Amino acid sequence: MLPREERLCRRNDFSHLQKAGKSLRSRLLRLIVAPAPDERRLVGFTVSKRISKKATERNRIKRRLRSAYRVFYPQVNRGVFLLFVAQDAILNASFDEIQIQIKRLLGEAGVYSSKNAGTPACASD
RNA sequence: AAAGUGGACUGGGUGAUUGCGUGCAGCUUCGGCUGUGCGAGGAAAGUCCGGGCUCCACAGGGCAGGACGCUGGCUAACGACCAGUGGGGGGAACCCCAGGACAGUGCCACAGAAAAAAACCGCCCUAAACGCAGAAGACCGUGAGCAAGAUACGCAGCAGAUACGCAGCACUAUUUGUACCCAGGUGUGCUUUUCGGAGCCACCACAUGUCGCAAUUUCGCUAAUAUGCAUUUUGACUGAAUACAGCACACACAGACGCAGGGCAAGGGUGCAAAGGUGGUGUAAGAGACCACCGGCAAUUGGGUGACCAAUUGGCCAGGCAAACCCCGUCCGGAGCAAGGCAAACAGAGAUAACGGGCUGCCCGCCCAGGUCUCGGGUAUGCUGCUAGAGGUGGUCGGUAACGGCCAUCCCAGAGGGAUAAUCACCCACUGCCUUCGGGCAGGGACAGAACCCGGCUUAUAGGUCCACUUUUAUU
RNA sequence: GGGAACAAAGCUCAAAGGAAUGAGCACCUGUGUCCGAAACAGGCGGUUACAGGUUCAAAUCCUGUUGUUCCCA
Repeated sequence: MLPREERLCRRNDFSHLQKAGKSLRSRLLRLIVAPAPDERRLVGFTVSKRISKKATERNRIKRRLRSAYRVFYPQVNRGVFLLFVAQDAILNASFDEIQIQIKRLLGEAGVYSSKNAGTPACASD
């Protein structure tokens, strides 16, 4: 889990991102990026009811997404809002796949730089 | 051991690394940091009932509306639960159902004469019209016989055509075609449950029948034995009704039969359902008209807090549906933690004038002067409510039980885009394959995620554990 | 969090408890045409969302599930 100051909290922030953000797609995820007005670096995760009817499964996906993002976030640039939106295929994806996709999307968005910090705290094999 | 019935419990474990929310304590540069405790469920779900709590008149009256419905308990309350009563299902353990259809209205398709005071076929002619018609023996008179046939006749069947001034109708007439024409009865029997139909099986019953390397006694025939004949029992097989044209007989002017008028509701057929059932007596024919038993109803007596049960007596009793409207009894004011409270922010302009708004669908009643509408602007912010409770666990007492009293002990989630996790290793349970029966390899972890809190109900749920009981089989 | 409505042929909808139910469009076949459209004639297509109950009988009445849509804030 991430500390609270790294998370998107307001409903307004979500709707603002969906309107003004830049969208990138992969098989499992969609990443929406927008520049932040200050030095904050916030992230949010959306899993709609379309993915699964069961609340248990949606919660599980969100937890895995957060856990996967946690590995990379120290290396993400400051001053951006990020929103990850789950796609249908994520239901059966493995944790490794999710990690790779997140890393790729962050690179594509140009907000990821490996020199920001040392190695991630837990860059598992 | 197998099959089953009812109930209770459990809902993967251990460790490592990296993380999250929150209570408390300490430190702090007031941003946080450190330590320590806690961190999803039996259904947290559906929101189907019932409460607490909050606000609205501390909650009012009436109507409307809704829910419940055998009896007695239990409870804060309930549609939950416990104990009982009656009915139904099951071989049993056990399970399911539950006010009122003589307060009223309505419905019961098709079929059927009739779906609630019925009469189509049928049975009858006692009484009442001393009815009509009726001698060419009758448009098929009635009865018991004979006997060939296989539709000529009959017919409570079905379908069609034609006809009565015209049009329409038909429990009309005439005519044509066609199907069928049965020796049965009984059964907690079988064919998956119910109803109906059909078939099968078993048993019983019928006959001037037929057959037999079958048995047998009395009598008779034969010289005698066997055989045969006859008789009896038994077995096997076979057959089948009624009506009708035809023939003959009897009855019928002391009035048959028919029409009309009446009596009856036994039988037939229709249907989910047909006016208490079965058997007798009785009668012109019949009928609870009368009798016995059974079912139902009413009264009396006795038992039970009561639903109800038992006994006796009486008269002889007219369907179903209220998850149709309804009647009776009991209960229900409305809205909901996004309730509500405190703080912050916004509180500009115009119009309207007691019309209005608030506690509801309506009426009353009560309350409100920061009333309502339009345009424009702002907000969806922070804190609180927020978790110690009809609480859990253990003991004891009362009670058949649900449940209640008392004592001891424990503190057990509190988020707000919403924490309770991610990855890995080993073990455990399960599934599949291989196996040298030691094991190996692969898959892979039921349903499901708190949002103010409780009591129930309902629905989802892999696997596992335990208790009580029923039936069958085996052993002692 | 609270409240309400709906579900029937491929689609849009009828059907007062009484033949297991229709209509329009679509689809298929035929007629017709050089070919197609229109027209005409005929046909196919339904577990009335699912499960249980009440009733002689349920698309309809009652209860519970599932799905969809809408409303309040």
